[in-house]
Amino acid sequence: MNLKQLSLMLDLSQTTVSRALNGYPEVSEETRRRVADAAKRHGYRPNPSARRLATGKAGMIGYVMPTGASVDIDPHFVEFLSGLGDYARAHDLDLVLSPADARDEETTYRRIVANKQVDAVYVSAPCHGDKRVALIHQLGMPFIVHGRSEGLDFDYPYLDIDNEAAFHEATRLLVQLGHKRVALINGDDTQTFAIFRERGVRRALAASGIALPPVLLRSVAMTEENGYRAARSLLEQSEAPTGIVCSSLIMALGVVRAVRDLKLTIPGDLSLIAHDDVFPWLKPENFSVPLSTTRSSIRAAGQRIAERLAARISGLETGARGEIWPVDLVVRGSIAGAPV
Amino acid sequence: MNLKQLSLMLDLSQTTVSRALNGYPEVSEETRRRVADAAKRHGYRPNPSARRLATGKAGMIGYVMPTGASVDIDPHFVEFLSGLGDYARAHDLDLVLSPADARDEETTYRRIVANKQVDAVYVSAPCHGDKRVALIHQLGMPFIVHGRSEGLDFDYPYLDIDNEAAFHEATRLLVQLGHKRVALINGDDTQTFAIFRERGVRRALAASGIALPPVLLRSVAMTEENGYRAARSLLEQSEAPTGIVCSSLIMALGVVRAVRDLKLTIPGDLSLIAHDDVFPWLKPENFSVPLSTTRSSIRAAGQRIAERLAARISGLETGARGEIWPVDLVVRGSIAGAPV
DNA sequence: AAAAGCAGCCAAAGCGCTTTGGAAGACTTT
DNA sequence: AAAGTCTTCCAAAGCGCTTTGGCTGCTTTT
Repeated sequence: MNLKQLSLMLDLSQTTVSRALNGYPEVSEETRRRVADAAKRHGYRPNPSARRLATGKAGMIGYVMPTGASVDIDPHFVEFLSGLGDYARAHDLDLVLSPADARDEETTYRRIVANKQVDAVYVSAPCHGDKRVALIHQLGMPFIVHGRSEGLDFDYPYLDIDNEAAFHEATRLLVQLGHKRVALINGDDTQTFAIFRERGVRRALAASGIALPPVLLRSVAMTEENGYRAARSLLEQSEAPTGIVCSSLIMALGVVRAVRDLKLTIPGDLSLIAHDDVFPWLKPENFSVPLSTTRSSIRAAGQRIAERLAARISGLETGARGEIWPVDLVVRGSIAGAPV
Repeated sequence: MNLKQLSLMLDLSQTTVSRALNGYPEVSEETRRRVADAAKRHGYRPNPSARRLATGKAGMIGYVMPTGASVDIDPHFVEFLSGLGDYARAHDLDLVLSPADARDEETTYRRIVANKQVDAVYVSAPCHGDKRVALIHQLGMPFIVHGRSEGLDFDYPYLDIDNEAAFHEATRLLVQLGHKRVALINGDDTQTFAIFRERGVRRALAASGIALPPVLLRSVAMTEENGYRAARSLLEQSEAPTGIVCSSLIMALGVVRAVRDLKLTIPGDLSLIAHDDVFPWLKPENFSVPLSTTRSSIRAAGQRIAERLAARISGLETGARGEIWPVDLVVRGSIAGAPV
């Protein structure tokens, strides 16, 4: 069933039927109703390819997915997708993942813009002065950044959590508990979130005149193994930390294993706080010693980003609004006063 | 730059340019070269919307993504995506995720088929007599199932790993080590993979005249917490198992925690083997006691499925070929002879 | 030398929708 | 009663591509 058939059947022009269906004013209410009825009865659905060709609107939101043999997609991504999908479903938006060579995402961004394959894109895991953000801003396609990029000479819309405040709070709590040597096991420090987290830790320590020396800082890809290695090397040095703030639950698994291997205990010898993006399959309260966390649902972020992207597509949202979500600090058994 | 401009510039008709670019025979070699040169020089890329409208081919592969507040996307999905993306990138295929209400995926399947939004779809995590497989087969769109569905009255193309053989081997090894009470902590048993795994375990046990009583079988969503609960309840019963075969690494984390809570040891009191889909961020060799696994890269499966989907789209692959991959059994420290 | 075949090109007709630029009729205004 | 103003509809022109059905001029066959 296409427009032509439907209009023939109603004895109206395609113009009128199209307008009736798309809510244009120059159609009488009665006609509109007739058309709507017939469309529903016959299950008419406008062909998206045709509509896209005519309007340039795709009804899809895009994501350029870096790929490559040595590129690992962040496991958080699937939770984010769940949230995005939740919202997108309700608004008939599809999501198109355009795989790109991780070393050259620009070509792909240019392609999807030139081809108008999507109406908006979302950009994740930005780094300092992120090239992608600059590019897509310049190309003039609606977008939202999940996270933030610093060092760009323009404003842009984003959704981020308050990483700095979260890690500031976590660290401050450790300091208040008497910890003098607090280490940070961070994610890849080319990414902005890691920079903010480090900043939060430093600021909290500095407030009590404590420094964060390089020997107490690790910045690594967030795997269990790296968490283990980082913790082990931290704890084996002479001035071992008594508190660790850790950027992910998965790394925290490694930290716990290292602690156990070294015959230490949590929280007796080491207090541990990690950031939790809220996975359904790994929960901090279920760690052998329940893990204190800074918590923020990445799934909720996905929903919100979908919502804002939809708003930008329909012109309801414009400008460069940045949205920063507070992060919960959830205290559980993994922290205690510093050992004497 | 569109076809018209390009053809004007070359002083050729759109027909000829189009044909030259698409490798049709009725164009002289010289002309073809001229056209190809000009196209490359001016960075001409055919508009996909227009092409789609004209041909009905979308250049995309689809996935209907179940969503809903209580629906969790499998964390394996992102690894699978990595693999799919790897291949898709090299072949200019995009992937479109169509979010669907988990309780009504049919509508979405019908929509993407009716609209020709994608050239092929892939279906994951099939259950017995899977409705989606039946539907999409009937709708006549190319597809490949990742996994298998039993109880359908037609053949279809799929890629699966040999779950039954894998769990058969794992169990057989335990039996050979003298274990008489072997438990299975399985995934959701509405899914075919879980059925096959159970079958493998039963068959291996039966070969030595051992049964798998209901008290030694758990079938749960694959989270750390469920792994813990299952293991704990198994180990606390009077006739506790001395060996456990477990359907995922994440559940195995929970099993290990339960063992520790109960002051038992691996492999002294309990031998443990789990299935490993190969995550970059959690490796069985890094478990406190290195974990024996049945291993199969889900990422490789993603690549292969993309490859086969591409082949089906271009008509290179037809028919209902099922492909079953063998699974490696990797022995590490987590198994030993049964305690006496 | 006429007929046939072929290589190489083109004009034009779609694909199914949106949107522009009227036009007809009814209703007001002067 | 003539002129203007809405309201409601329509024909036709795109959007950028593919594909059908020729047409031309040249080579080969009979």
